[in-house]
Amino acid sequence: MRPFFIYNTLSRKVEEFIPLKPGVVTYYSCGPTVYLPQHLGNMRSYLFTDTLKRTLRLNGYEVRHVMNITDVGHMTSDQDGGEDKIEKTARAEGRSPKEVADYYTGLFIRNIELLRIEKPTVPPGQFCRATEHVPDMIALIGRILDRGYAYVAPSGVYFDVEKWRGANRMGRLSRQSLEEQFSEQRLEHASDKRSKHDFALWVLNQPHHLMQWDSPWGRGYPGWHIECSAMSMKYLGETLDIHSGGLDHVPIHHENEIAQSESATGKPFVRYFVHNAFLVGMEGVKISKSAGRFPVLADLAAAGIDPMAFRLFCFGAKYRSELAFSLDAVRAAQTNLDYIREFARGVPESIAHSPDSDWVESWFDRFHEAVNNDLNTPQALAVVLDLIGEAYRRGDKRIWNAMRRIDTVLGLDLESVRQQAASAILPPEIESLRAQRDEARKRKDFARSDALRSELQSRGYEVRDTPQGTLLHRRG
RNA sequence: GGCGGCGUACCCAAGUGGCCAAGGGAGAGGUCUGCAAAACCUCCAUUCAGCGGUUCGAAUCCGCUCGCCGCCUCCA
Repeated sequence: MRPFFIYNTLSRKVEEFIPLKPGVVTYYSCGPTVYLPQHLGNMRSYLFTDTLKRTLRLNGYEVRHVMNITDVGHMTSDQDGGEDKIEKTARAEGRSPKEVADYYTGLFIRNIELLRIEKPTVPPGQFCRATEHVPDMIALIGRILDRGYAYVAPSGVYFDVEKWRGANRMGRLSRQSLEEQFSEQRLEHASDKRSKHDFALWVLNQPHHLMQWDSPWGRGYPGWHIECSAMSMKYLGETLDIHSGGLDHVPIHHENEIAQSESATGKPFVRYFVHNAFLVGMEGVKISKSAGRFPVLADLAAAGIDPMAFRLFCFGAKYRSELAFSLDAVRAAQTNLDYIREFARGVPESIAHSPDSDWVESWFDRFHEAVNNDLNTPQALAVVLDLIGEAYRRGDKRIWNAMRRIDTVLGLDLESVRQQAASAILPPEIESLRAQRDEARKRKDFARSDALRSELQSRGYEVRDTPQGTLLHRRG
């Protein structure tokens, strides 16, 4: 078995990955808050999650993966004040919070499907909605209170950061002390918290908030961080193998998750924390929600770019590096996609189902090694393109078994592309034009054959002359 | 103010102490072709922001300078 290496934010090192339980990986990844469309930067993050899952599976692991959908708004500020983001959108759009959440959840899932990002496996094919796990959150808050790491104040139930810091290691993920984190002290809310560092587990006495639940401490709603702890531990156990999210989650969200979870269970919460870097815009500016306008998948479609091209585009950089977004860069990926698909279309049924040539195995090994090296997808992609080039050079397309295995990681659905080309039945009138063109070419009536080519192209077909006659591919 | 990251050819981007600095896109030339298309071949950074230093040897380690960015408030 080939070792799999991954960068662990906890140690700041690339480590060999070894799961707690042989053969099974428990994995929780942070999902979206559904109050705005998910932009391409978000999609890069979920694509990273998907690649990690697929690579683990390539290595023989069963991946138990949970992903949340935050459909109860937390505050626009992590502190006491601010407005609930979902409710803000709801008011602006004149809809209920549930309508807002449902709408953007649907949009999110459609984008996930377009990018062929696999859905969570626990529960099978389901995302965990925060609103459906409020009792689990309440139970977890109860455990934290029982162990003395939280207290009830009039405005809410708060996590006692000072006490936890005394007992443990707050800041071990971000490597920042609380003083460093809050050095500017911009957060000077007059509140009933014992310390300004304390964060809400449950919010009380916010009568204007639209979404409220009963709890042992009164009517209210959960704090931002608690859902991830509650849902991950409910489905995956109290110690997770892997937890991932965007780099921005390191200092606050994940730090607080660790504190909540470990104070409740007394066990390590996560063994490998993995964080992905951002997609940045043309000026090196983060494509963030607060920046206003940001590209979404539909913008790419409008530019004639396939969602699978965006997949390839993201493979072009390591997940831990910022990736500079531009339409030109994505178009380059589209060209690569066309190249790979073109090869797939040329692999006949007989070859696809017979063993690979001997020389192919070492290429697959190189791919596997690249991807196992902290998901070095740029290198892996280079191997794939080189493998296809080698197949052309040798005139030997017996590489399809390896390509199928490679595609379990790439997720481009190449086998379908191949099969569709192999079984393509042309409409009768198109077939007739094709036959006429072959006839014209035999007679060397090139004026006629060129006219027929234009005709076919205008009907959306790529026209290519081969020794076997005119070959047609539907574009797009 | 505190913490952290980045700067590799026209563009995207691997490589983090040692064969010639991956790969792709764009560009140039060529093979093939009736012409195309597809594919293949060749060319395309003596150089890794700049300046010093460590070393037998550095894009890779250290220092300084310049430039860019993220986090510290919700954010993938």
